[in-house]
This record gives sequence, C-alpha cells and structure tokens, in this order.
Amino acid sequence: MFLSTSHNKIDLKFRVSIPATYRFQLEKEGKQLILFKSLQFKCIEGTTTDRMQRYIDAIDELDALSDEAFVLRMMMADAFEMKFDSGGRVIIPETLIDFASLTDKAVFMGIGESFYIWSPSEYQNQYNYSQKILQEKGPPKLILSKKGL
Amino acid sequence: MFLSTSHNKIDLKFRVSIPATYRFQLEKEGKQLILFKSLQFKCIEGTTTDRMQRYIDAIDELDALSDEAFVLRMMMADAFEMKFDSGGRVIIPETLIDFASLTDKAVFMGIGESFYIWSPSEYQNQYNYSQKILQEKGPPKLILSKKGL
DNA sequence: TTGACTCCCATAAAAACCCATGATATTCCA
DNA sequence: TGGAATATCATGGGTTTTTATGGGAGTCAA
Repeated sequence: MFLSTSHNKIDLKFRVSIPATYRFQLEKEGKQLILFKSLQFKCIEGTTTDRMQRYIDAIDELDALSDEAFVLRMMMADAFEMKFDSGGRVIIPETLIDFASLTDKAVFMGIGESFYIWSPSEYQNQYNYSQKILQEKGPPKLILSKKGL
Repeated sequence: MFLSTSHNKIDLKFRVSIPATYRFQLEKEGKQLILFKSLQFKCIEGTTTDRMQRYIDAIDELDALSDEAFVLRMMMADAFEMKFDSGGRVIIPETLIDFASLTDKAVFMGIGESFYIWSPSEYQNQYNYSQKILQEKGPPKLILSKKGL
C-alpha cells in the first residue's frame, strides 16, 4: 500500500527518485512499477504490473468496439514499465512529463493501491480544492464495510 | 504485455524497428510475431502466434457460411509472420503498408495483449477521439469499482 | 543486368550502469 | 542521555551499452 507524500527533484536527465517506502512496497511483493497518464487528473499515476494486467484482462471482457474498451486501450498505450537504477531512480518518459507539466520538482502522493505524481503547482491546486470542498460540505461520509476490514 | 507508444521511422526498404520492449516481450515468451490487418481500425495489429490462434478459433465459432466469417477469413489471410534482422527490424509487407496508409513514420501503440501500428495522422485522430470520450463520459466505470481492480 | 531480398557493419542519440557525496536519520555505546 | 559512528536516502555526474537507423556487399531469380 502506498502512503504519505514527498517532494523529489527531477534532474536534467528526467530522473527522479521514487520514495524509498514505495520501492520497498514494490520489492516486498516482487512487482514491477508502471507509470501512466491518470484518466481523471493532470498527473501521472503509478501502479504495479499485475494491477495493470487486470485492466488488460478487463478489455477482453468488454465489447471490443465499446468506448470503455477504446479508452482502456489508449490508457495502455500511455503506460510505461519502469526500471530502477542503483539509486532507486527512474527516468520519466517525456510523454508523461509533458502530460503532467512537470519541470524540476515532483510531488509523490500515495493513495493506497497506487500513487500520483504531480507538479507542485497542480498538487497545490488539488489540495486547495479538497480543502474548499471539506469546508463547504463537511467531512465525507465513509462507510467501511465489514468485508473490507 | 505490450505497453507504451513510440514513433519509429519506416525507411526506403520498408524496414521499421519494432520497439525493444515489444521484442523482449516476444522473446520472453518464446513467441513469433504476427502482423495483420486490424479488424476494427485502419491500422496494422501485431501479436503473438498463439493469440492469433485465439482469433482463428473465434471465427470457427461463427456460422461457417456467414458473411461475417467470410470477411474475417479474408482479413486473416493477410496475416504475416515476421522475421527480425540483426537490428531488431522487420520488413512490413506492402499489403499492410497500403492498408494502414503508412508512409515514412509508424506509431507503435501497445494495448496489452497486442499492439497497433498506425500512420501518425490516423493515430492522432484516435488519440483525440479517446480524449473526447474521456471528457464527455469520464473514465470507464470499471476502473472506479473495487471489483474491476 | 536489374530488381528484390538477406546479411552484415557503422553511428548518433538515448538509456542503462556505475560510483561518489551531502544530508538525514538511526544505532550504539560510554 | 549526549553525541559519535553508522546506515540510508536523494542526488550528481561520468562511462558503457543499447537502440534506432542508415547504408553497402553478397545472393538468387527472372
């Protein structure tokens, strides 16, 4: 499970350190890291190969001509398997850099099964927005099922 | 698993480099590469011999005399097994070049179990269309449900 | 010979790999 | 418990390898 937030540097070679806690998480489960364009936000999403495989399996279950299948295929096309260097860094593909408007800083945000990589300004926007909603609507009602626990 | 997108050059001999990540994918599973006309789009589809077998089996499920089966067989007839040169390139058959309107650039688009080869302009159309769907309909439902993951 | 195809080698750019360092955090011992 | 010794992390930079691509020499058939 990916948790916590950290701000890391993107160097001139587009390298960035993946937070050590995330790496241990991957290593512990023997899984590869995939980065892809978020379907909801202007950020990069990180997840594991086997989670990605489940999306792929889902494509075959859908009507091949459906919009859902179409969007999912496009998501695969914008997904990249990452290799770590000896210092725990990866090179972020240019497509993803551009999509998330990253320059020299990356904000890592763990959200459980996956994590986001934001530009600092976009991260700030999303954070402010969440605070605004919190003030206006109050805390969200969470229902935790017994099954989930 | 075929992922990511890359833009490669088609030279005067109709040679094109298959992205290294795709080649490793094929090599890892000890499978041959097949190129054929996409049944849905104006592009070439690439996959492994054994997934091709699944397509063929699917056709056999259809009424053998139906128009559908006839059309599918005609498409399949234009399937080619590819040989790599020492640099990881293949020569794309002219039939397929014409079918996908390829000239000097090929866009490789990994979609999981297989990949597409588009002309740059056709790829751009498809990409724009997917963005349009995303804006209008939002991300596919299955992505948001726990079950889908 | 001409054209089409198969091998083989050359190269620039990009990626992978290796080692070094400063800043933090952690351990351990007097 | 203070603080030195040690480990870990994020980061910088250089070297080697790989990738994508161009081009030529040999081969076979018409």
